[in-house]
Amino acid sequence: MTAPDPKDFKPAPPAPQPGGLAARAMVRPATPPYLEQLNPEQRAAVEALDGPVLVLAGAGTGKTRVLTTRLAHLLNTQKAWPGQILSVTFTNKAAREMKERIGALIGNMVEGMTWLGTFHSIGVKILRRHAELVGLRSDFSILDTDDQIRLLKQLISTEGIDEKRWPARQLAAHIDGWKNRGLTPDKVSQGEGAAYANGKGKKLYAEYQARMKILNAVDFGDLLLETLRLFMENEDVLKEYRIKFKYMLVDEYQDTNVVQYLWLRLLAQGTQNICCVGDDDQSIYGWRGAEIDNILRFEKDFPGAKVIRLEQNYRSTPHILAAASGLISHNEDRLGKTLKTDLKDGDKVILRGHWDGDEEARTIGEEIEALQIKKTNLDEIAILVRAAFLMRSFEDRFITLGLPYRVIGGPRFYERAEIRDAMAYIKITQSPDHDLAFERIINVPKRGIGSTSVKKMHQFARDNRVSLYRAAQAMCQNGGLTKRTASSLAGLLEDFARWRSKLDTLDHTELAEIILDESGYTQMHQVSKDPKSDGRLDNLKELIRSMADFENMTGFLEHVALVMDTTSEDAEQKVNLMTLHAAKGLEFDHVYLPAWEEGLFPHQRSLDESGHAGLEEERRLAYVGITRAKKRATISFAQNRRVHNLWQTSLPSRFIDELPQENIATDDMDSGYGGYDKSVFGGSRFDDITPFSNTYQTPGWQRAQQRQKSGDNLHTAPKIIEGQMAATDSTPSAFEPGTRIFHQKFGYGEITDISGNKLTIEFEKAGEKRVIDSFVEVA
DNA sequence: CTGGAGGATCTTTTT
DNA sequence: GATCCTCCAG
Repeated sequence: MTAPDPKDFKPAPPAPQPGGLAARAMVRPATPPYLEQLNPEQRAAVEALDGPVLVLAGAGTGKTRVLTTRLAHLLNTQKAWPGQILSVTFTNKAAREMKERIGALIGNMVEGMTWLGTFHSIGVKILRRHAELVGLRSDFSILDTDDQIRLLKQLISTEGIDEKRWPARQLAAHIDGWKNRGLTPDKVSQGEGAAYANGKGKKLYAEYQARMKILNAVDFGDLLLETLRLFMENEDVLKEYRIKFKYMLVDEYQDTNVVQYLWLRLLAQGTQNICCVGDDDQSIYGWRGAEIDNILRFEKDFPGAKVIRLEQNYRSTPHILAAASGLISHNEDRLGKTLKTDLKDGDKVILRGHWDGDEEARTIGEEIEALQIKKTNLDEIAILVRAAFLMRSFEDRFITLGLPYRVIGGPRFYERAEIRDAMAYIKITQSPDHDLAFERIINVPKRGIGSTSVKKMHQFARDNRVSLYRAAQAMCQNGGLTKRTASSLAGLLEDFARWRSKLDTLDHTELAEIILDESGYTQMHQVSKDPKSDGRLDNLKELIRSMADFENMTGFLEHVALVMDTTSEDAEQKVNLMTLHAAKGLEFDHVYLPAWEEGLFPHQRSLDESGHAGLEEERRLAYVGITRAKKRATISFAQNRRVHNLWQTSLPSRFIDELPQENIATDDMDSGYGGYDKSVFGGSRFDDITPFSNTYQTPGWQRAQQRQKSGDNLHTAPKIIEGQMAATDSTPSAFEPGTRIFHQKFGYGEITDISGNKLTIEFEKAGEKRVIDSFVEVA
């Protein structure tokens, strides 16, 4: 998939009124060159400018190209100005990419496309303009997940609820779910409100919203929900935006949730010029409220909608495509598409079983090294995992091998503790009433202001209906704190006042440096013996550096709140490591898909929480994974894997069974493509086990299947079952300390400690390990 | 009251 | 392996 050549596009002549007489009279070439490069379906999707259009774009069918060309076409035919087109994407990455590619087509006219962005960033923009209509001030702050949890924890403990029993995260998840479905507290049904803490959920939600209004803050969900409320309650505002957005373009429509859907529908009822692009087979955000239904019922929502299917795949070889198609055909809820490719045969999808996760990482590492020697571009190699923790074994391996790699969407820069601390200092300097930020750093570095003092301040703040900062000020002067605490606190408040006075005069990066320096925060890390401190100091420097890209502090804070990732452009070739979710929309020559094991993939949690729908979503995730590959896909699984420092035995994923056999090569020596050499790297006991035969005869697998049949798997996994069942089981372990045992991975050993079903065993060869009791037998 | 040390419990995916 | 939480000493 390549971007259309910029020189094929002739910029539109300057500017008669769109749709005006002059525009209509203008002579244009019959077929603009950029259209000729498209296939008939793509072209139809680009040219159907007016009225509702749904483009069902299968993986690798040139979706982004259609989107960008369509935008260019809209501008070129002068149907609209850049500022009259609303184009929403799902991620910042997608928004950035689209902007770049449109820029390549239309040049700096792209700067006029002010309404291109994620739902959230567009929501903020609209909300800031009309903040007072939803009870906010226009300088409201945006809370991230961490702030959200802290705030909820406070509310929960005030309510006298045991946070142990009812975790704040759970409440946050409920609230998020409600917001995703467009439910304000008053609209949450009693039954649902009861889902948390015996019926207190609804009340807490209302309290949370009220508290946010006092703090002049919103969370991610509000950015959508409050914008929707704004439109629904203010007809004139809605009308304004209906007129403003002459054309609407929605990317990844299958990932929209109910609020986003309502929001779009409300706006689209004006001109009806809405074009949604998506692929029902790639809907992987159901857990975040995405309604695959939105795309499935588009034609009902917009009567007379044109539906265009893009089925010509330009990315993958036939075997890869067939394997992916075969897998996804096991899903029931789909619109159905048949992807075709003109590419030549290529390799079959390779399937490999491993003895354990380490061997899997080793094998993949060796193979990538072999590719590297053959001068393969490392940027074209990716390892896609189901869960982030699976990346670690690959990182370890790559570090040992000296293989350069990058983690995409890994631990986010702005989520690191030191960055959040620094940001908190900056936020307080700018808006003193930001209670959550204040609380975060009030005792970092240590100032002798402990939790008891903070509690007192909270009490005072609540009683007098002021912010924590004001409460602190008052209590410093009027007493209520110990002398020591009060003087320390007074010092801090003075610092803040001083920094604040410089806010307008001093350059924001300079001020940030002064704040970090004078607060003692930098010093705290300099003095620390923690080996990670150096890295933290580097991160702080990087923070200051990235601030320089922004005009002022306000602009920077907005960026941080919405665009959590940093775009570090590195020229060096590196292997890509990421989760399957992060991989959507990307493509690579070589794709590795490790850890296809029951319980992990499909993930047990997904099955427990969403049942059949969850399984289908997991399958779509697998489909997304395979379809990222252009030339070669390698799927693997391991029989043993360490999770939370415990060894677990796993079964191959059911998805492996669903792959069409004729497109799969189970013998890695057959591939003739740098397969690893057993004689060199040491074969494993698993090498001769093909996943289609005796693996499924293992006792564990049969047990798992029996449990599934008896419906006993609601809360336990076939895989993790062994641990979880035993953990909840009150029957004591059959083992005793001192017992000599045998374990199939580690050999003989002696039990030194027992905690529930977890055994600590001193192995003769492998040293001390913790394992689950069901994996060992008395020797 | 504060701060350090040691312990339990997790990790699916993200704006 | 990391973070959060609890407990205990000063």
